[in-house]
Amino acid sequence: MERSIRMLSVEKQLEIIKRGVVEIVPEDELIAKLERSVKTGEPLHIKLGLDPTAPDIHLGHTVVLQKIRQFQDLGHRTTIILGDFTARIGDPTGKSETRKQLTEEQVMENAKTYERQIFKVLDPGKTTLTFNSKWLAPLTFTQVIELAAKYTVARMLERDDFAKRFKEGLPISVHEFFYPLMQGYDSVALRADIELGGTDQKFNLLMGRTLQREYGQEPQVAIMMPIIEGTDGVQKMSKSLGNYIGIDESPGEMYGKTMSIPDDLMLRYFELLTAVPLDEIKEIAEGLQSDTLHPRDVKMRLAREIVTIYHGKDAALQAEEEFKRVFQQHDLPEDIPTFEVPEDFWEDGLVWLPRILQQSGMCASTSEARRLIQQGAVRVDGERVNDPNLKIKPAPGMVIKAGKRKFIRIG
RNA sequence: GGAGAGGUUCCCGAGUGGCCAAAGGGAGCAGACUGUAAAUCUGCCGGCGACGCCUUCGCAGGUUCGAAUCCUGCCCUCUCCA
Repeated sequence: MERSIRMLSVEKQLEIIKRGVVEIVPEDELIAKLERSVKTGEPLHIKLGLDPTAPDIHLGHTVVLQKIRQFQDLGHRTTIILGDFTARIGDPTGKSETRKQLTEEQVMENAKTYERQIFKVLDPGKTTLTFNSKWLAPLTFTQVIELAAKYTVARMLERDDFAKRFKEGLPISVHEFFYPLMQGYDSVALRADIELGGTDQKFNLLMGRTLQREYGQEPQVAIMMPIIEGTDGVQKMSKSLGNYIGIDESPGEMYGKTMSIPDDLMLRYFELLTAVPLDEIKEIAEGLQSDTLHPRDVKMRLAREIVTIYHGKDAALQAEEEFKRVFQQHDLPEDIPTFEVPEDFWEDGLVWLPRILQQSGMCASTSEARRLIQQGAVRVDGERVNDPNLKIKPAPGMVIKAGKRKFIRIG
């Protein structure tokens, strides 16, 4: 994927655009827009809205970011909207706790983090970053009413999660109706040609079309990307579910977490999270099918590809070596954090082992430490221990292992 | 404003006076096995120097030998009516 290939043919563009996509609404309008763009040399305007409440981007977000990147590489205009206005009001997610409102400072702070992170995927030179408070904040109450009048409650309740919550008797706050309206209005303000989002954004993306029409504009095309499953392979990748791979994580973490996904998920990850060409992915699929490729090796390749995107090839290879050393050969990792045993832990020249496990951060509590010991998960200098009351004499250099991947060295 | 229903441990969700630190599932963790931090099987899954003690079932009180379970008030959510 080379940058700025000036306007490929409509067919070629479509082929790239459609990779991994779940739905394009409507596809013929997309083709029409592309045709016009090729003819006039005028790039299309692609919009993506991001919520700056959670400043940690994970691979789930990158599905859509990679798609934006592809549009950039195709020579189109892209605008990332940070929904600061939305964030400042506080987005209720259906749960009882209303999400805390962010101050302007926090939003700016998050925005900076965001910027740094999204440019690991996007081309900074081709990305316009903007805040939606720019046009939402100045709206008068009258204008807001006018906006609200363009949509009905019945249609609002068509939205999946609203419908579901309404049916199940879960709370829906009135202002939640404004989120789709605000997001839709963003498209109006930007005169977007295309808006990208996850399938969960369908309603909001379509709202953009409706509102643009209402405001006399040509409606945008909605392109929906799948919501990718997290490392557990079942639920969507999300920070709160703890099944995510963050793009700021260390190469080792990224590699390991990738290795922990269920085998069934590998091909999906290849398609949505890497730039490995589709026909190559197809070959991999066939290799797996016919048992000519080992699933483990395929997954290692996947992990390598993913780490490479965010940390570079060298780091990826290094992470792989480390992984082999620790999990295949059961050797000690390269870097083991050291832990200084504080003075007051010592009693008659000995230290209670659970205390060390807990204080070094390997376990959250001594209760947990005891459990691990009882389950045979703790080793001191390679020797398994199983007495939760064990006292040891920690000598500098001694290595304590708890579970598969937690190590400390006594300093 | 009126009438009902409901708020349980990370999540979902049982439990309606002692047998409840609280069923079951999910997530998580660990062990075995292995092909990897896959899959599968098994165990663990509030805290505490711990066969006992302490804290937890929306919040605050009360009844009781004893409450997540009963009563009172409050907060929050939902449904129907207005």
